[in-house]
Amino acid sequence: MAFELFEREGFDATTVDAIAKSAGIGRRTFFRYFESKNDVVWGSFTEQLDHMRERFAQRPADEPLMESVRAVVVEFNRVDPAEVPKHRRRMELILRVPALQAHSTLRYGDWRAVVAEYAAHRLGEQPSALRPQAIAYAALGVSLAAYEHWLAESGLQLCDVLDEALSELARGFVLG
Amino acid sequence: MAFELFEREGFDATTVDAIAKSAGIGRRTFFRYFESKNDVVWGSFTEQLDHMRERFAQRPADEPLMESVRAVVVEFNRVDPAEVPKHRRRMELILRVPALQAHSTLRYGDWRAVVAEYAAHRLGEQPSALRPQAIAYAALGVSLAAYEHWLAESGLQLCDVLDEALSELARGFVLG
DNA sequence: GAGCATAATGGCACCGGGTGCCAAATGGAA
DNA sequence: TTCCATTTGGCACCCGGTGCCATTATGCTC
Repeated sequence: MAFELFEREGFDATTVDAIAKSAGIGRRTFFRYFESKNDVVWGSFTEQLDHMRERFAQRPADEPLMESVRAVVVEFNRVDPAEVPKHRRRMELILRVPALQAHSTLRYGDWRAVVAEYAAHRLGEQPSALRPQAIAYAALGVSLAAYEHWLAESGLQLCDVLDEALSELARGFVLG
Repeated sequence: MAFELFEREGFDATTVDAIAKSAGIGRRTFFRYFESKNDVVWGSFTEQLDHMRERFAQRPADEPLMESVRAVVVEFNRVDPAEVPKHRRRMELILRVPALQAHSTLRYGDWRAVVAEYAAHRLGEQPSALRPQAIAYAALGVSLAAYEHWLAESGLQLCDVLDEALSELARGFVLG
Protein backbone atom coordinates (compact mmCIF):
# COMPACT_ATOMS: atom_id res chain seq x y z
CA MET A 1 0.00 0.00 0.00
CA ALA A 2 1.05 3.54 -0.72
CA PHE A 3 0.46 4.60 2.88
CA GLU A 4 3.12 2.22 4.12
CA LEU A 5 5.58 3.80 1.75
CA PHE A 6 4.63 7.27 2.95
CA GLU A 7 5.07 6.05 6.52
CA ARG A 8 8.47 4.51 5.88
CA GLU A 9 10.04 6.90 3.41
CA GLY A 10 8.08 10.06 3.91
CA PHE A 11 5.59 11.51 1.45
CA ASP A 12 8.00 13.59 -0.60
CA ALA A 13 10.61 10.86 -0.82
CA THR A 14 8.07 8.38 -2.14
CA THR A 15 8.03 8.60 -5.90
CA VAL A 16 5.04 7.81 -8.04
CA ASP A 17 7.15 5.13 -9.66
CA ALA A 18 7.54 3.44 -6.29
CA ILE A 19 3.82 3.67 -5.54
CA ALA A 20 2.90 2.27 -8.93
CA LYS A 21 5.44 -0.52 -8.66
CA SER A 22 4.25 -1.47 -5.16
CA ALA A 23 0.69 -1.57 -6.48
CA GLY A 24 1.79 -3.68 -9.42
CA ILE A 25 0.61 -1.20 -12.02
CA GLY A 26 2.32 1.07 -14.49
CA ARG A 27 3.08 4.65 -13.68
CA ARG A 28 0.83 5.82 -16.48
CA THR A 29 -2.02 3.77 -15.11
CA PHE A 30 -1.54 5.29 -11.67
CA PHE A 31 -2.27 8.70 -13.12
CA ARG A 32 -5.53 7.39 -14.54
CA TYR A 33 -6.72 6.44 -11.08
CA PHE A 34 -5.35 9.46 -9.25
CA GLU A 35 -5.21 12.99 -10.55
CA SER A 36 -2.01 13.52 -8.63
CA LYS A 37 0.19 11.90 -6.04
CA ASN A 38 -1.52 14.11 -3.46
CA ASP A 39 -4.88 12.60 -4.24
CA VAL A 40 -3.79 9.19 -3.01
CA VAL A 41 -4.13 10.50 0.52
CA TRP A 42 -7.55 12.00 0.01
CA GLY A 43 -9.33 9.03 -1.48
CA SER A 44 -13.07 9.28 -2.02
CA PHE A 45 -13.66 12.52 -0.21
CA THR A 46 -16.11 13.91 -2.72
CA GLU A 47 -18.53 11.06 -2.12
CA GLN A 48 -18.25 11.47 1.62
CA LEU A 49 -19.45 15.01 1.18
CA ASP A 50 -22.77 13.67 -0.04
CA HIS A 51 -23.24 12.21 3.43
CA MET A 52 -22.63 15.61 4.91
CA ARG A 53 -25.23 17.12 2.62
CA GLU A 54 -27.71 14.51 3.79
CA ARG A 55 -26.98 15.22 7.42
CA PHE A 56 -27.64 18.89 6.83
CA ALA A 57 -30.91 18.11 5.14
CA GLN A 58 -32.04 16.25 8.24
CA ARG A 59 -31.52 19.09 10.70
CA PRO A 60 -34.69 20.68 12.07
CA ALA A 61 -35.45 24.01 10.46
CA ASP A 62 -35.86 25.77 13.79
CA GLU A 63 -32.41 24.85 15.03
CA PRO A 64 -30.04 27.82 15.14
CA LEU A 65 -27.88 27.74 12.04
CA MET A 66 -24.54 27.52 13.79
CA GLU A 67 -25.92 24.80 15.98
CA SER A 68 -26.72 22.74 12.90
CA VAL A 69 -23.29 23.37 11.49
CA ARG A 70 -21.66 22.27 14.69
CA ALA A 71 -23.74 19.11 14.94
CA VAL A 72 -23.22 18.10 11.34
CA VAL A 73 -19.50 18.76 11.24
CA VAL A 74 -18.96 16.87 14.48
CA GLU A 75 -20.93 13.86 13.27
CA PHE A 76 -19.34 13.98 9.86
CA ASN A 77 -15.95 13.55 11.50
CA ARG A 78 -16.92 10.69 13.74
CA VAL A 79 -14.94 7.60 12.81
CA ASP A 80 -15.13 4.01 13.91
CA PRO A 81 -12.86 3.68 16.99
CA ALA A 82 -10.94 0.90 15.25
CA GLU A 83 -10.15 3.27 12.41
CA VAL A 84 -8.87 6.09 14.60
CA PRO A 85 -5.15 5.27 14.33
CA LYS A 86 -5.42 5.08 10.57
CA HIS A 87 -7.39 8.31 10.44
CA ARG A 88 -4.80 9.95 12.61
CA ARG A 89 -1.93 8.97 10.36
CA ARG A 90 -3.84 10.15 7.33
CA MET A 91 -4.57 13.50 8.89
CA GLU A 92 -0.99 13.86 10.04
CA LEU A 93 0.04 13.65 6.42
CA ILE A 94 -2.61 16.08 5.26
CA LEU A 95 -1.97 18.66 7.94
CA ARG A 96 1.78 18.42 8.31
CA VAL A 97 3.30 17.67 4.90
CA PRO A 98 3.54 21.04 3.16
CA ALA A 99 2.78 19.65 -0.28
CA LEU A 100 -0.38 18.03 1.04
CA GLN A 101 -1.28 20.99 3.20
CA ALA A 102 -1.22 23.10 0.09
CA HIS A 103 -3.04 20.66 -2.12
CA SER A 104 -5.73 19.99 0.45
CA THR A 105 -6.92 23.55 0.16
CA LEU A 106 -8.51 22.54 -3.11
CA ARG A 107 -10.41 19.71 -1.43
CA TYR A 108 -11.53 21.97 1.36
CA GLY A 109 -13.22 24.03 -1.31
CA ASP A 110 -15.71 21.24 -1.90
CA TRP A 111 -16.30 20.89 1.83
CA ARG A 112 -16.95 24.61 2.16
CA ALA A 113 -19.35 24.52 -0.76
CA VAL A 114 -21.53 22.04 1.12
CA VAL A 115 -21.60 24.19 4.24
CA ALA A 116 -22.14 27.39 2.27
CA GLU A 117 -24.99 25.80 0.38
CA TYR A 118 -26.77 24.89 3.59
CA ALA A 119 -26.08 28.23 5.26
CA ALA A 120 -27.39 30.03 2.20
CA HIS A 121 -30.51 27.91 2.24
CA ARG A 122 -31.10 28.76 5.90
CA LEU A 123 -30.39 32.45 5.45
CA GLY A 124 -32.32 32.82 2.23
CA GLU A 125 -29.25 34.06 0.43
CA GLN A 126 -27.16 32.86 -2.49
CA PRO A 127 -24.39 30.37 -1.65
CA SER A 128 -21.95 32.85 -3.11
CA ALA A 129 -23.07 35.63 -0.76
CA LEU A 130 -20.78 36.92 1.93
CA ARG A 131 -22.36 35.40 5.00
CA PRO A 132 -22.71 31.81 3.77
CA GLN A 133 -19.16 31.93 2.50
CA ALA A 134 -17.87 33.45 5.71
CA ILE A 135 -19.65 30.80 7.73
CA ALA A 136 -18.25 28.02 5.57
CA TYR A 137 -14.75 29.40 5.73
CA ALA A 138 -14.96 29.95 9.48
CA ALA A 139 -16.36 26.48 10.13
CA LEU A 140 -13.58 24.96 8.07
CA GLY A 141 -11.00 27.03 9.86
CA VAL A 142 -11.99 26.10 13.38
CA SER A 143 -12.32 22.48 12.31
CA LEU A 144 -8.74 22.51 11.09
CA ALA A 145 -7.65 24.10 14.33
CA ALA A 146 -9.47 21.32 16.15
CA TYR A 147 -7.80 18.66 14.04
CA GLU A 148 -4.37 20.12 14.67
CA HIS A 149 -5.06 20.26 18.37
CA TRP A 150 -6.26 16.69 18.36
CA LEU A 151 -3.12 15.57 16.54
CA ALA A 152 -0.80 17.49 18.83
CA GLU A 153 -2.38 16.38 22.08
CA SER A 154 -2.68 12.68 22.64
CA GLY A 155 -5.64 11.17 24.44
CA LEU A 156 -8.25 13.55 23.07
CA GLN A 157 -11.48 12.61 21.34
CA LEU A 158 -11.61 14.29 17.96
CA CYS A 159 -15.34 14.92 18.16
CA ASP A 160 -15.01 16.57 21.54
CA VAL A 161 -12.40 18.96 20.26
CA LEU A 162 -14.42 19.75 17.16
CA ASP A 163 -17.47 20.34 19.28
CA GLU A 164 -15.60 22.72 21.52
CA ALA A 165 -14.06 24.64 18.65
CA LEU A 166 -17.34 24.99 16.79
CA SER A 167 -19.11 26.03 19.98
CA GLU A 168 -16.58 28.77 20.48
CA LEU A 169 -17.21 29.90 16.94
CA ALA A 170 -20.97 30.01 17.46
CA ARG A 171 -20.30 32.07 20.55
CA GLY A 172 -18.14 34.55 18.65
CA PHE A 173 -15.17 33.71 20.86
CA VAL A 174 -16.51 35.91 23.64
CA LEU A 175 -14.92 36.22 27.07
CA GLY A 176 -11.64 36.93 25.26
CA MET B 1 7.44 42.30 -15.41
CA ALA B 2 6.24 38.84 -14.51
CA PHE B 3 2.74 40.08 -13.74
CA GLU B 4 2.23 41.23 -17.29
CA LEU B 5 3.10 37.76 -18.48
CA PHE B 6 0.65 36.23 -16.00
CA GLU B 7 -1.98 38.67 -17.24
CA ARG B 8 -1.38 37.93 -20.89
CA GLU B 9 -0.61 34.22 -20.90
CA GLY B 10 -2.11 33.05 -17.65
CA PHE B 11 -0.15 31.91 -14.63
CA ASP B 12 0.21 28.27 -15.56
CA ALA B 13 1.14 28.95 -19.15
CA THR B 14 3.90 31.33 -18.11
CA THR B 15 7.09 29.35 -17.70
CA VAL B 16 9.89 30.27 -15.36
CA ASP B 17 12.09 30.48 -18.43
CA ALA B 18 9.87 33.19 -19.82
CA ILE B 19 9.82 35.12 -16.54
CA ALA B 20 13.58 34.92 -16.23
CA LYS B 21 14.10 35.94 -19.82
CA SER B 22 11.73 38.90 -19.49
CA ALA B 23 13.62 39.97 -16.39
CA GLY B 24 16.92 39.61 -18.18
CA ILE B 25 18.28 37.06 -15.77
CA GLY B 26 19.09 33.38 -15.94
CA ARG B 27 16.61 30.77 -14.90
CA ARG B 28 18.98 29.58 -12.20
CA THR B 29 19.25 33.09 -10.82
CA PHE B 30 15.49 33.39 -10.71
CA PHE B 31 15.35 30.52 -8.27
CA ARG B 32 17.81 32.29 -6.02
CA TYR B 33 15.46 35.22 -5.68
CA PHE B 34 12.22 33.24 -5.46
CA GLU B 35 11.71 29.93 -3.76
CA SER B 36 9.17 29.00 -6.39
CA LYS B 37 7.24 30.45 -9.28
CA ASN B 38 4.33 30.88 -6.87
CA ASP B 39 6.34 33.17 -4.65
CA VAL B 40 6.60 35.79 -7.35
CA VAL B 41 3.00 36.69 -6.64
CA TRP B 42 3.44 36.91 -2.91
CA GLY B 43 6.43 39.20 -2.73
CA SER B 44 7.50 40.44 0.67
CA PHE B 45 4.57 39.19 2.65
CA THR B 46 6.57 38.05 5.64
CA GLU B 47 7.83 41.56 6.29
CA GLN B 48 4.33 42.97 6.02
CA LEU B 49 3.33 40.69 8.84
CA ASP B 50 5.63 42.60 11.14
CA HIS B 51 3.39 45.61 10.58
CA MET B 52 0.42 43.54 11.61
CA ARG B 53 2.21 42.50 14.78
CA GLU B 54 2.89 46.14 15.56
CA ARG B 55 -0.73 47.07 15.03
CA PHE B 56 -1.79 44.37 17.45
CA ALA B 57 0.68 45.62 20.01
CA GLN B 58 -0.95 49.05 19.85
CA ARG B 59 -4.48 47.92 20.63
CA PRO B 60 -5.79 48.87 24.08
CA ALA B 61 -5.76 45.96 26.50
CA ASP B 62 -9.38 46.47 27.48
CA GLU B 63 -10.71 46.21 23.96
CA PRO B 64 -12.62 42.98 23.34
CA LEU B 65 -10.32 40.52 21.63
CA MET B 66 -12.38 40.00 18.52
CA GLU B 67 -12.76 43.74 18.23
CA SER B 68 -9.00 44.10 18.14
CA VAL B 69 -8.71 41.36 15.56
CA ARG B 70 -11.31 43.02 13.38
CA ALA B 71 -9.67 46.43 13.61
CA VAL B 72 -6.18 45.15 12.90
CA VAL B 73 -7.11 42.91 10.02
CA VAL B 74 -9.15 45.65 8.39
CA GLU B 75 -6.36 48.18 8.70
CA PHE B 76 -3.75 45.68 7.61
CA ASN B 77 -5.62 45.25 4.35
CA ARG B 78 -6.07 48.94 3.62
CA VAL B 79 -4.24 49.83 0.45
CA ASP B 80 -3.50 53.12 -1.23
CA PRO B 81 -6.46 53.83 -3.57
CA ALA B 82 -4.05 54.15 -6.48
CA GLU B 83 -2.84 50.63 -5.81
CA VAL B 84 -6.27 49.04 -5.67
CA PRO B 85 -6.39 47.80 -9.28
CA LYS B 86 -2.98 46.21 -8.90
CA HIS B 87 -3.97 44.67 -5.58
CA ARG B 88 -7.11 43.35 -7.16
CA ARG B 89 -5.25 41.64 -9.98
CA ARG B 90 -2.79 40.15 -7.54
CA MET B 91 -5.54 38.77 -5.35
CA GLU B 92 -7.38 37.43 -8.37
CA LEU B 93 -4.35 35.34 -9.11
CA ILE B 94 -3.94 34.18 -5.53
CA LEU B 95 -7.58 33.31 -5.00
CA ARG B 96 -8.51 31.94 -8.39
CA VAL B 97 -5.51 30.12 -9.85
CA PRO B 98 -5.59 26.66 -8.28
CA ALA B 99 -1.81 26.35 -8.07
CA LEU B 100 -1.61 29.64 -6.21
CA GLN B 101 -4.68 28.93 -4.12
CA ALA B 102 -2.95 25.80 -2.91
CA HIS B 103 0.45 27.33 -2.39
CA SER B 104 -0.95 30.34 -0.58
CA THR B 105 -2.11 28.12 2.23
CA LEU B 106 1.49 27.99 3.34
CA ARG B 107 1.71 31.78 3.48
CA TYR B 108 -1.54 32.00 5.37
CA GLY B 109 0.16 29.93 8.05
CA ASP B 110 2.42 32.86 8.86
CA TRP B 111 -0.54 35.21 8.94
CA ARG B 112 -2.40 32.94 11.31
CA ALA B 113 0.61 32.66 13.55
CA VAL B 114 0.55 36.43 14.09
CA VAL B 115 -3.13 36.40 15.00
CA ALA B 116 -2.79 33.33 17.18
CA GLU B 117 0.13 34.87 19.01
CA TYR B 118 -1.90 37.94 19.88
CA ALA B 119 -5.00 35.98 20.79
CA ALA B 120 -2.92 33.73 23.03
CA HIS B 121 -1.40 36.75 24.70
CA ARG B 122 -4.82 38.22 25.36
CA LEU B 123 -6.28 34.94 26.61
CA GLY B 124 -3.28 33.97 28.69
CA GLU B 125 -2.87 30.75 26.74
CA GLN B 126 -0.19 29.23 24.54
CA PRO B 127 -0.32 30.22 20.85
CA SER B 128 -0.66 26.54 20.06
CA ALA B 129 -3.76 26.15 22.25
CA LEU B 130 -7.13 25.47 20.70
CA ARG B 131 -8.79 28.84 21.14
CA PRO B 132 -6.01 31.05 19.75
CA GLN B 133 -5.64 28.70 16.81
CA ALA B 134 -9.37 28.57 16.22
CA ILE B 135 -9.57 32.35 16.32
CA ALA B 136 -6.69 32.69 13.89
CA TYR B 137 -8.14 30.13 11.51
CA ALA B 138 -11.59 31.67 11.71
CA ALA B 139 -10.29 35.20 11.18
CA LEU B 140 -8.34 34.04 8.15
CA GLY B 141 -11.34 32.21 6.81
CA VAL B 142 -13.78 35.08 6.98
CA SER B 143 -11.12 37.38 5.55
CA LEU B 144 -10.76 35.11 2.54
CA ALA B 145 -14.52 35.03 2.16
CA ALA B 146 -14.47 38.81 2.24
CA TYR B 147 -11.72 38.97 -0.36
CA GLU B 148 -13.61 36.65 -2.66
CA HIS B 149 -16.76 38.67 -2.27
CA TRP B 150 -14.86 41.85 -2.98
CA LEU B 151 -13.40 40.34 -6.12
CA ALA B 152 -16.69 38.99 -7.35
CA GLU B 153 -18.70 42.13 -6.75
CA SER B 154 -17.44 45.29 -8.36
CA GLY B 155 -17.73 48.64 -6.65
CA LEU B 156 -17.13 47.42 -3.12
CA GLN B 157 -14.59 48.72 -0.67
CA LEU B 158 -12.40 45.88 0.51
CA CYS B 159 -12.15 47.23 4.04
CA ASP B 160 -15.91 47.53 4.33
CA VAL B 161 -16.39 43.93 3.33
CA LEU B 162 -13.68 42.75 5.68
CA ASP B 163 -15.21 44.77 8.48
CA GLU B 164 -18.60 43.25 7.88
CA ALA B 165 -17.28 39.70 7.69
CA LEU B 166 -15.21 40.05 10.83
CA SER B 167 -18.11 41.66 12.66
CA GLU B 168 -20.27 38.70 11.77
CA LEU B 169 -17.61 36.43 13.12
CA ALA B 170 -17.39 38.31 16.39
CA ARG B 171 -21.16 38.01 16.62
CA GLY B 172 -21.04 34.25 16.08
CA PHE B 173 -23.14 34.61 12.95
CA VAL B 174 -26.30 34.96 14.98
CA LEU B 175 -29.73 35.66 13.51
CA GLY B 176 -29.14 32.73 11.22
C1' DG C 1 45.07 51.11 -11.06
C1' DA C 2 46.60 46.19 -10.00
C1' DG C 3 45.67 42.30 -7.35
C1' DC C 4 42.78 39.59 -4.70
C1' DA C 5 38.98 37.50 -2.07
C1' DT C 6 34.15 37.08 -2.10
C1' DA C 7 29.75 36.97 -3.76
C1' DA C 8 26.56 36.77 -7.60
C1' DT C 9 25.52 34.62 -11.86
C1' DG C 10 23.93 31.25 -14.96
C1' DG C 11 24.87 27.11 -17.69
C1' DC C 12 24.28 22.15 -17.35
C1' DA C 13 22.72 17.91 -15.97
C1' DC C 14 19.54 15.75 -13.28
C1' DC C 15 15.15 14.50 -10.60
C1' DG C 16 10.26 13.98 -10.21
C1' DG C 17 5.35 15.04 -11.20
C1' DG C 18 2.26 15.17 -14.80
C1' DT C 19 0.42 14.58 -19.89
C1' DG C 20 -0.36 13.26 -24.86
C1' DC C 21 0.10 9.64 -27.91
C1' DC C 22 -0.17 5.19 -29.41
C1' DA C 23 0.50 0.29 -29.55
C1' DA C 24 -0.33 -3.82 -27.07
C1' DA C 25 -3.06 -6.47 -23.86
C1' DT C 26 -7.44 -7.70 -21.94
C1' DG C 27 -12.00 -9.17 -21.76
C1' DG C 28 -16.55 -9.83 -23.07
C1' DA C 29 -20.30 -10.63 -26.48
C1' DA C 30 -21.52 -12.75 -30.88
C1' DT D 1 -12.80 -17.94 -32.61
C1' DT D 2 -13.55 -13.35 -34.12
C1' DC D 3 -14.50 -8.73 -33.37
C1' DC D 4 -14.89 -4.59 -30.80
C1' DA D 5 -14.29 -1.67 -26.79
C1' DT D 6 -11.89 -0.71 -22.89
C1' DT D 7 -7.79 -0.79 -20.07
C1' DT D 8 -3.16 -0.72 -19.77
C1' DG D 9 1.44 1.01 -19.82
C1' DG D 10 5.58 2.26 -22.43
C1' DC D 11 7.72 6.34 -24.40
C1' DA D 12 8.78 10.88 -25.19
C1' DC D 13 8.05 15.22 -23.66
C1' DC D 14 7.13 19.55 -20.72
C1' DC D 15 7.99 22.08 -16.68
C1' DG D 16 9.32 23.29 -11.86
C1' DG D 17 12.97 22.80 -8.90
C1' DT D 18 18.02 21.63 -7.25
C1' DG D 19 23.11 20.51 -6.92
C1' DC D 20 27.32 21.44 -8.95
C1' DC D 21 30.67 24.24 -10.86
C1' DA D 22 32.97 27.44 -13.94
C1' DT D 23 32.67 32.24 -15.01
C1' DT D 24 31.88 36.88 -14.13
C1' DA D 25 31.03 41.03 -11.48
C1' DT D 26 32.02 43.50 -7.15
C1' DG D 27 34.37 45.71 -3.75
C1' DC D 28 38.38 46.12 -0.78
C1' DT D 29 43.35 46.64 0.12
C1' DC D 30 47.70 48.05 -1.17
